[in-house]
Amino acid sequence: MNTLPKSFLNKSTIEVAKALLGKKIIHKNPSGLLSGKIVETEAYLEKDPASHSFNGQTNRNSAMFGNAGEAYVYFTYGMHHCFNIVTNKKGIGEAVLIRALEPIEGIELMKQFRKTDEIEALCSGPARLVQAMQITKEYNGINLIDKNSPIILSDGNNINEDNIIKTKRIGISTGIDLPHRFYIKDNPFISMK
DNA sequence: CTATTGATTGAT
DNA sequence: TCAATCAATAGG
Repeated sequence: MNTLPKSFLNKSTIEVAKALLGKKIIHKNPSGLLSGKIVETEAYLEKDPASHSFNGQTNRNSAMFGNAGEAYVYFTYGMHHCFNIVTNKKGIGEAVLIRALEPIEGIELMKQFRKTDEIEALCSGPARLVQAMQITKEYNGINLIDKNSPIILSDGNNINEDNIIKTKRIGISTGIDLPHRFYIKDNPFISMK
C-alpha cells in the first residue's frame, strides 16, 4: 500500500484531475479503515471565476495556496463539507475537488455514517463522500502523501484516456462553460445522475 | 453591522 | 422545486 509519489502532482491541475481517477483515498479512522477509489473529480484553477481562489487568498481558502498534495477542506451551505487535493506550487491557488468515490473498505461503517444502505449513495457526491469517509475540517491543510497522515492518497489503476469523460462542472453559477469535470466512463458511483 | 450567497443534499 | 442552516464575503 504505497502513497502516491510526489512527482505525481508535478503536472498541471487538469492533468492531475484526470490522473487521480482510479487512485485511492484511505482514511485510518479510529473506528476502522475507510477507503475508496476516486471515480469523479473537478479541476479549479486560479484564473477560474468558479474557484474559491479567484479573488485571491483569504482565511477560508488559504489551504488551496499550500503545497501540492495537501488537503483543502471547506464548509458550505451551512451543513456540508467538501474535500479537495491541492495542486500546483505553494502560492498558487489551485485544487482538484473529489466529487465521488467507489467504496472499497469500511462499507459497513460508511452505511452508519451516511444512514443509508444503498452502496451507490454512500460516496456519490462531494459532501456525501466526506460524510462516509469521516473527513472533517480538522484535516484542512494536512499532507496526503505522507505515510504518517491519517488520510493518504494511494496508488491504484491508471484509467485509459478513452474511459475518461470530460464535461462541464456541477453546482456553480460562473465558469460553467469550462469542461473541467472528469469521471470514469460507465462507473455506477458518479454523482448527480 | 447587516445582507447575501454558496464547488450540496434530501425530502416534497 | 425547495428548505435546511451558517461562515465567509460584500456592501454601507
